[in-house]
Amino acid sequence: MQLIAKTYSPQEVEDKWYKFWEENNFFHASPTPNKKPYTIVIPPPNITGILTMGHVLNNTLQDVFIRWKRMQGFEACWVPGTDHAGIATQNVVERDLIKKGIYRRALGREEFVKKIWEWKNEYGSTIITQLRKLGSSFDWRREKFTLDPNLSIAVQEVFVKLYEKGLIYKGKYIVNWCPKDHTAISDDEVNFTESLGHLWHIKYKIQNADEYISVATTRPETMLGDSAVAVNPKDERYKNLIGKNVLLPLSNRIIPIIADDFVDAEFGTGAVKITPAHDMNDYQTGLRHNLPQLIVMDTSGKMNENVPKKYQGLDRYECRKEVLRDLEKLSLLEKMEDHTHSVGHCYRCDTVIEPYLSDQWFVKMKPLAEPALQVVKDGKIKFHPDRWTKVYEHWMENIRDWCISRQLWWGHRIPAWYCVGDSACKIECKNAIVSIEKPKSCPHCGSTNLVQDEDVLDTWFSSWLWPFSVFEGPNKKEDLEYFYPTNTLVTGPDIIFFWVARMIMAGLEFQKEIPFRDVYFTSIIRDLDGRKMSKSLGNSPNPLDVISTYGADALRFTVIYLAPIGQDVLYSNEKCEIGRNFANKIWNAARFLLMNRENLDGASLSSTSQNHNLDFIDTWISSRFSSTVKNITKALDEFNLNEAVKILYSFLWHDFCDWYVEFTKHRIYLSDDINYKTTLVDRAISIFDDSLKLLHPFMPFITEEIWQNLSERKKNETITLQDWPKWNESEIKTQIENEMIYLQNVIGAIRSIRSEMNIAPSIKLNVSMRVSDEKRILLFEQNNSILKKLTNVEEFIIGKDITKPQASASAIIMGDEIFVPLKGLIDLDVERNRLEKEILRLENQLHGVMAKLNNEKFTSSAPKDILEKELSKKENFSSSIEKLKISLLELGN
RNA sequence: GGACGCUUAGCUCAGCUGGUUUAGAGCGCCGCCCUUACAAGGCGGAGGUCGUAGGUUCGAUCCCUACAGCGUCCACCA
Repeated sequence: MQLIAKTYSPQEVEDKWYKFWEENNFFHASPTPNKKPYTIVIPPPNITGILTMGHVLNNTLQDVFIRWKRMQGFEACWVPGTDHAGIATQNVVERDLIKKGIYRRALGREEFVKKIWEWKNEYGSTIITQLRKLGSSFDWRREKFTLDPNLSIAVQEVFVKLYEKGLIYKGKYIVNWCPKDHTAISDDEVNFTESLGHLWHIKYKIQNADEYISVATTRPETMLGDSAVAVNPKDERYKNLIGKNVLLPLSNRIIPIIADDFVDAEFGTGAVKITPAHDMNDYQTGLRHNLPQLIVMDTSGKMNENVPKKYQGLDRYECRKEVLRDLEKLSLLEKMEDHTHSVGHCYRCDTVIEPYLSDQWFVKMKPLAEPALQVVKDGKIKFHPDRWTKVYEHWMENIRDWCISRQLWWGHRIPAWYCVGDSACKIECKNAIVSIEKPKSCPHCGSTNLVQDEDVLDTWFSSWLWPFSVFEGPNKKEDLEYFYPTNTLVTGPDIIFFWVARMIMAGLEFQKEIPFRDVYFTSIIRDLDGRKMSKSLGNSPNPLDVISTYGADALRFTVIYLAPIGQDVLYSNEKCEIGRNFANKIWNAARFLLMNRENLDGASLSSTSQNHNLDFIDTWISSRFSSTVKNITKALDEFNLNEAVKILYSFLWHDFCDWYVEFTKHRIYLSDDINYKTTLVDRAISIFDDSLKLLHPFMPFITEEIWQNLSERKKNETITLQDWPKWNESEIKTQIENEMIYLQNVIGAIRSIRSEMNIAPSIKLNVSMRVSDEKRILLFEQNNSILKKLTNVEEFIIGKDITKPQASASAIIMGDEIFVPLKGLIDLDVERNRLEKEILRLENQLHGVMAKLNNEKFTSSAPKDILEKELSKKENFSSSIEKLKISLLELGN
C-alpha cells in the first residue's frame, strides 16, 4: 500500500514519471512496417515565447491525440520544435543588447547574428522545455528549429524552385512598411484598428485661375508627395477642371487634375489628392495614369530630401503638425472634421504602418492556391469545426501575392546574388542571380564581384514547409515516406492564413501531397470578462504556477473540460478546481480499492474467485463501462475531446464511485466469505485499471502513478503503452441499465422523503412497496441487504398487494408505489403539501400530452412509435395521479 | 460593406441535423451529514415561458425569415 495520503499531491509524482517516460524512450517513433503511423507536428512556438494558456490548450489537445493513438497501436510521432521568429527575436535581442550599451548597427550584421545565436542557445528552448511539465509526449530525438542547417537548405531549395518556375519575382511595389522595425511586412501581418482621426479639407489653387479645388485627406503630410488630384469623371462640379493643373501648396509643384472612376463623389469634397508612393490606392491610380512616384519619407518614417527643406528630417507626425500650421497661415485649410477610420498597425510592435514603395520579393500565389483550395473543397483535408472551410475558401479565392522579403538580419538570407561589378558590367548584370550556392562569376560580364541580397525571408516562408522539413536529415527518405502526410494539425484559427493555408500550398507543391488530413482549430482562451489573454493586460496566468498549485493533470483536464470545439473559453485559475477535485476523486477511489485489497492480502484468489457469479451490479458496471469506451472512442474519433472528457468524468465519478463502489463497499462489509470479497475487489480493480487507461491521455501523471500501484508491474512497464480498451457490444445491456435506473430511483425517493421530512439519517425506516412486476421483486430480493444499507431501512416489505400503511409518505417510481410510514415522525401537512405539488406537476404533464392526443391532426399524422409513446405517457401520468390522490385522501383520514 | 459565430438556471456552458429528458452538467446557492476511499467529500433541494417578433409543421430550444445585443474574421475607408 503506497497511496496513503488522503489528498493527491501532484507535485510529488509528476516529475518522476516524466523522467521515467523520457528515459525509457516511450515517446520515440520510427518507421515500423507492421504499424500504422500517426503523426502530429507541433505548431512551433517562437524561441522568444513564454508558455501561455494558449500553448497549454493547444499542446494538451495534441498530447491527448498522440497518447490515445499510441495506445491504439499506432506508431505515434509528435515532433517538437521552435520557430526562429524573425522580427520578434531580432527585437528581443536588440533590446537586450541596448541595455548593455551595444548597438546593432555598430556591431554589424555578422556579429549581431552571432549574438542572436548565443541568445537562442541559452534561452531558445525555454518554452519547449516547459512543455515537459505539462506531460507532452514529444519525440524529443526529433526536436527541430526552423533555422537548423537542414531546414535552411529546404528553404533555399524551395525558393530556387519557385523562382525557376516563375512563381517568385522581385519588384518595386508599395508594401506595408514598419518604420520601427525597418522592414516590409505582408498584408496579413497588418492589424487594422478603428481610431478617431480627422479629415482635413485643403485648398489647392488652380493654375492660371483665381479658383481653388479642395481635397479631403486624413494624412496632410503626404501632400508633399502628391502627383495629382483626382475627381470622378461624372462629377458635374469638377468636370470643367479635368485636365487643368493645380499648384501644390508648400512644395509649389505643378500637378494635374485627373479623372478616375475610383473616386467617390459623395465622400469628402469629391476630390482626392494622389500620393502614389505612400498610399495603396493612390499607387494603383498612379500606375493607371502614369504618374511619378515621389517618395517623401525614409525608412524610419521621417521626411526625406524630396520635401522642402524646412520639413526634412521631421517625423511624419511632427511634419503633419507643421504642414497644418503652414496651411493655416496661408488660409488654405478650409475645414477639419472628426473622422473615424481604421489604421494599420504592425502586428509585432503595433507601430502605425506606412505604405511604402520599395524593392521586394513576392510569391505569385494564384497558381499555388488553386490546388490547395481544391483539396479542402474535396474533403481531403477536413477542418474542425467545419465552418472554417468557408473562411479558408474565401481567402484562397481572393488571394494576393505574398511579400516575402524582410529587411532584417535574423532569418534565412535570400539566395539571390548581384553583380556589383567591373567595368565590363552590362545592364543585365543588375538582375538577380538566384542560386543556393554563391555563383563563381556573373554570367553576363564574368565578374567575380558578387554580393548576396541583403534581405531575409519572412518567417512564415520556413514555417510553411514545417510538416515535411522537420523530417530533413539522414533518414529523410524513409521518414517522409512513413510519417508524411501527417494526420492532425492542432492550431489556432488566427493563423489560418499565415500558416495553415500556406502549408497546404507548400505540401501540394513540393511533396505532391497534402500535409495533414485534419485540422483542429482550438478555442481562444479569454479571461472571465471575455478579453483575450495578453501580456499588456496582465490577465494571462503563468501556466507553470498553475501546474505547481493544481497539478498538470488538473490543468489539462480543466482546459479540455472547458473547451468545446470551436467556442472560446473563459478561463480563470480557480476553474482548475474541477480537474483537481476530479484527480482527487480518482485518487481516493484507488485508495479505497487498495486499502481493501490490502486487508484481504494473503487470500489466494485465482481459482476460487472464478466460482462466484457476477452480481447484478457487476453486470451493470460492465455494461456502463462498455458504453463508456464506445462513446469516448467515438467522441475522440470526431475530435470532440470536450465530450469525451465529460463522458469519462460522469462514468468515473457517478457510475463507478457513487454507485458501483458504494454497492461493492456494502457487499464487502456484509460478507464473511474471504474469497467472495477478494473477487469483488479484484473485479473492481480490473475495471478501474481499464478506466485509468481511458483517462490516461487526459491525465497522464496520476493515471501512471495509480496504475503502477494497482498491481504488480514489470520493470519499465507503463500505462503509456497499454492497449486502449475495446468495448464489447454484447456487454451493453439496456435491460440491466433500466433496472438500475429503477433501483436508483427507489433509493432516491426514500432519501428524498427522508430529507424533505427532516428525518435524521440515524433513524431507521420501514418501507413497503407495491411492485407490479415479478422481475422487479426479484431484483429487490437480490439486492435487498445493500438497498437497506444505502437507505438505512430496517425492513422492506415488497409485494403485489401491499396496502398502504397509515400515515405514510408515498412516491411513485416508474409505476410502482412506495410507502414510508411516518408514525408521528413528522407533521403530515408537509407530506400533504409534497403530494399536492407532485400531483400538480403530473397534471401539467398530462395536460400537455392530452393536448396532443386530442388533436386529430396529431393522431392521424404522427408516426406510430411517437403516438404510442404519448399514449403510454398518458397512462403513466393518469395512473400516477390517481394513486397519489388516493394517498392524499388516506393521509387526511 | 461582406462573411461567420454566439444569445438556454445567479455564473460558465452541453443539448451532435424537429416528438425519449419531465430541457441537462459544473460552479455558486439552500438544508442535512466529519457514515470505516474522498469535506477537494456524501445525500437531498431551490432555480429556466431556451434573446425578441413572425413563419413552416400535427408538434419547434432545435428548421426558415426579420430584428436586437455581443464577439470574430475579411475588404475598404481620400
